[in-house]
Amino acid sequence: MNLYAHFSDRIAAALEQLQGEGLLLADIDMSVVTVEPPREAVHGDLATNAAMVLAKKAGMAPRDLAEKLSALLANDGDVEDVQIAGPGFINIKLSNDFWQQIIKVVLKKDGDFGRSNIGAGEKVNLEYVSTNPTGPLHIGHCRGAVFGDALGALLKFAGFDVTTEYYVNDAGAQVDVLARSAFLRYREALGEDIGEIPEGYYPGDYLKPVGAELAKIHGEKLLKQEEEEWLSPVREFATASMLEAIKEDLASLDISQDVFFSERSLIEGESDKVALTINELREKGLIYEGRLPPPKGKLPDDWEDREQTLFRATQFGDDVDRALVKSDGTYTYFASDMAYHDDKFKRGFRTMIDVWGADHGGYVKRMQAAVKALTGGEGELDVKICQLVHLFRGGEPVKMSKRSGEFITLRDVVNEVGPGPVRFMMLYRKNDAPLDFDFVKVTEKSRDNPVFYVQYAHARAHSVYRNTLEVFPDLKHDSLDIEKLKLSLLNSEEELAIIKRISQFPRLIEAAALAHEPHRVAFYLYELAGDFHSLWSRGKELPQLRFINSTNRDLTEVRVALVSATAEILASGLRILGVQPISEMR
RNA sequence: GCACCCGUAGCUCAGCUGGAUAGAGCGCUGCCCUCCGAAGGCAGAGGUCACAGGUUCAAAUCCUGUCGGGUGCGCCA
Repeated sequence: MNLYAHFSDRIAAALEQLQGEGLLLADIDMSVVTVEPPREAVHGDLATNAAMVLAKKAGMAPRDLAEKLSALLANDGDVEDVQIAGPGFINIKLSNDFWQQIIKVVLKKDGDFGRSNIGAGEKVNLEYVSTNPTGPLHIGHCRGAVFGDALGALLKFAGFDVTTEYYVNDAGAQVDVLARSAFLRYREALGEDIGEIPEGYYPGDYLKPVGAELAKIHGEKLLKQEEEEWLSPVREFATASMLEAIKEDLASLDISQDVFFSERSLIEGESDKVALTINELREKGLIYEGRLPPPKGKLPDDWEDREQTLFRATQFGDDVDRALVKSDGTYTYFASDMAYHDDKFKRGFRTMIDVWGADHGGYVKRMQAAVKALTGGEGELDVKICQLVHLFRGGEPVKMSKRSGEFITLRDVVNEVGPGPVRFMMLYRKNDAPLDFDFVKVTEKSRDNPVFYVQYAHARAHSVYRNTLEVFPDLKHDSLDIEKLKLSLLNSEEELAIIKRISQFPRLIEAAALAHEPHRVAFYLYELAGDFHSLWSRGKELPQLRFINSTNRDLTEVRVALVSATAEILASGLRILGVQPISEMR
């Protein structure tokens, strides 16, 4: 539990006491009461709006209620001072002793400080990447991959039971195109001059090894076959190869997902799950045969006004009803996706999160409508849209040409700057805002580069450990006698400031997890690193603030404890982001 | 045309789901090392939170409208 929730309980208890004394007439609605750190430190450590939001129902003036409440809160042993301010804020200042004890808590938790059970073991399905298995991942996919992975780690840290998942789109026309493209490369591998790759085929060189493998396996056998004969085995081989390559790409960023769910498996198993899903909806009266108005914007060449099988998406907030069956009798992508989400729900996931690229924004409403319809409102789908990544090199935009198949791959980026900087930078922005990624900047050693700045703080902490051993050879940061620390020695303004920042970590984790916003962790780490660098530099000006004091072992010990607590939070946060903390700058 | 997202300092962006005097980095101004804690730190200037209404004790945050930018619109995936 975070300390704000903790004090919220104490305030509730105080309110009940007032109620018992007949001072409060109305029911106490704690849901509107907030307990937060005030924006201005001069206002104290905690602020609550309790008096303001409850005064009206209690038939009292906010400040009068605040008087009563603050008198009770002042009795709390951890509270040093209570002030009433403005329209009725109650500002609480906690004792130094309370803050100092936090260090003990952090060290005892041994890396688990901030771990929460706010998720209460709730099952969450988190789907991300899910790109067509038709080629290597490029930089755009990278963001969604990192985002999804970090969100998963964050949710786990907050006590959710997370299953991460990749939906493999191995059933549409695009995998037939892949198969034909691979077949070209197969002919090439057998010595044929295939010339330019024609329009409508995937041109990338990455299919050459696939063609070579096919040649090795099949020899010239496939050349004699008709397409309908070779298409299926080639498709299967090519998609499997691509999926393996994608998994390797993800592994280079230390990402591995729990489940790879094949779209084809929905219709190829012993039962047609898409048909079952459609039937279910039909029984609920949500399917009908009808016509749709032509799409706005530019009209497709092959637009045809025909009667088709439609889902009543408009009943669930979508703009138009959605088609489920194509004119050739096969299912639309949406129909399969409905069956897939239906399957997720039936596997016990009430909370589902999908991470999509910016180009799928228009798909959100219909999928949410589908989930509402399929689950009778019990399932909830949150869709996180990751906006575009703009690549720069030293401030100059990096040009990409999709037509030639020469795009910047995820691998290119990871190989150049390393997985840590890629991951951190992909998370150092809200998911729904576009992001600039500069190859030069992310490897720069300056405060302007948050990855470096946070890593440097962590490395500096380890540098303190090393230097401590030179003065006190047996003073090890990881084997401190926690109970015997003289914590009251941590009484400078700077030291207390960093302890207060550390104590915010649990609340931050909970808020970030509930909002599905891992970027908050990255920003927090940057701030904590700033506090630490600042404290470090104070030791330069004021030698009495240095971490290591060769004539005072107790003081050194307790400061090493503070450094250690800070480093643990930094490491903990970095691990959630999937960035390996480093203990030495090279 | 419609939907979704966005609009906060010169630039790039946070802003803890409605709280108090709106923050950070870069850039700008001034300061702190001159082997061992500067890959850094301190201070300052810089804002009608796009605009107009509304809800509220309280709005950058919620609602409506307008303007501007991005993304998308299909029986594609």
